[in-house]
Amino acid sequence: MTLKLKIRTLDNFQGSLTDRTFLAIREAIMELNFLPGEIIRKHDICNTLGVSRSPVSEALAKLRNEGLVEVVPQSGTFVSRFSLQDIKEGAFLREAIELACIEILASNISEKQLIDLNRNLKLQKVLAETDDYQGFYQLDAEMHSMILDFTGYKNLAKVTKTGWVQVDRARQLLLPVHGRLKKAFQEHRAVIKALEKNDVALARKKMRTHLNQLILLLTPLEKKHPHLFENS
Amino acid sequence: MTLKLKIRTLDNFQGSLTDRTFLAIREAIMELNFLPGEIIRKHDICNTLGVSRSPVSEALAKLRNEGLVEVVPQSGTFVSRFSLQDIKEGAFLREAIELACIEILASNISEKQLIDLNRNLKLQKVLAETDDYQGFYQLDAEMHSMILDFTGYKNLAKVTKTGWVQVDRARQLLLPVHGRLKKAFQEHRAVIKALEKNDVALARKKMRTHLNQLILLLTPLEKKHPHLFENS
DNA sequence: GTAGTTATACTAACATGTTAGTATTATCTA
DNA sequence: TAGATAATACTAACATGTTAGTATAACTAC
Repeated sequence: MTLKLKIRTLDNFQGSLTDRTFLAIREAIMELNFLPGEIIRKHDICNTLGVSRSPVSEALAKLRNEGLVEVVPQSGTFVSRFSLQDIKEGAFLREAIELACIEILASNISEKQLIDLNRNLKLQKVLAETDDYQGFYQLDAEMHSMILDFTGYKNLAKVTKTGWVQVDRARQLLLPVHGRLKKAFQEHRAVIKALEKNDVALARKKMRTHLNQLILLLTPLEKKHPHLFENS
Repeated sequence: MTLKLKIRTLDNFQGSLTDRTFLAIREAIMELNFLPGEIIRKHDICNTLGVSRSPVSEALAKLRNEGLVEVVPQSGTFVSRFSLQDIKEGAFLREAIELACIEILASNISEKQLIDLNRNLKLQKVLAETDDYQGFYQLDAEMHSMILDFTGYKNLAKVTKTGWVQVDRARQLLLPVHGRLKKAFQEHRAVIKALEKNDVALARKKMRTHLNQLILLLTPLEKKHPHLFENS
């Protein structure tokens, strides 16, 4: 596949050249248009996007920070392979943070916040029933981000995103499993219901169960796509 | 104060020019040689360190990621002011992660790991009794990092560091309070003892108490040094 | 003296040239 | 043929030149 088909042009994004280059490459990596292990040729990116090496370099440096690429000094930049360990670690990190948030929220949550969460839940139900994966995951992300934002802490989203990025990328490999969305919806609902009852322990338990499900789905991927994972 | 006195030369660090420049500037910021709000002049840094603008720019980009500097496009790069909110958020993040680690460790911790922790504790006791702040904080950092590492998760240290950096920087403003080290030592010991007893709930409680102490000490700083904080 | 305007000096962002290190291939040797 | 060695083609890292945007200070009009 030619590079132009893998990566969208900069006019689809906004911000500085560096920012837009970053987003364009990031999107291509997240959608697996750049496969794990593949080399990223700065020169080609420059030509395709029509920018110089500076913004591309800075974009790659940012992606390196997120763990999406690995740069070998004086040699090359490569798309990171999946690592089940990293994925589990990302999930652990998110669990740790979300559980702590839930602990705060369970005793503090406002009426309006509960209404927002329940509105999101209602939409989830519809999309789950029509097996709309794209839409459902969007709502899923929104819901998780609500839980973080409701605490008033502003940088939590950035932190969890960093770890979660590996999970999100790996999730692209998952085939739609019939009925999974409905179960995910029910798991989400259980968390919210526990929040409504101000039951910290239950909310924690339900959130933990929910995140565990994803790991269970992701684990077999290593055997199915060994070349996309580390040490294989 | 002239710039040369604020920042150490690159031969004190190792890695690429970018890495060393990053470490040198970072150190100067953390030790408050660059004050919050102060502008960072790339040109001066280049002259002082004897490097070109490339490594300096990349270093500042990294520092921006850590929240230690703020870059205003086409205008300038400034050392971030303290924000009590950010500091509390960093503490929250660390608490969330360390509590989750402790939860794992309380049921899993090995004999060797307990020995390592207790050895650290023993040294803490000595340094606390001689009021050696520098040394004590070193051990404190080591102990917290042990707790993260013992889980086997490799990137947790990086994540907590990001949030904790603001706390560490603000801690430079704290005057030594007689008896504080001894108390900190006792708090640490309580956590480890709870771990030895595999008592998750108690370990969580003790860790929480410990981290809260620091916030209590840091909170009055905003009134004492208003010009170093945001919105003032 | 003050409000508004212009000119200047500064900055980050970006482009491009150069250097040095790495991997691969071709060549030579036993 | 197999292994060591040299040449080549790549890369990231670094240096430096250029552009465009921002703030400050000087200047003008009132």
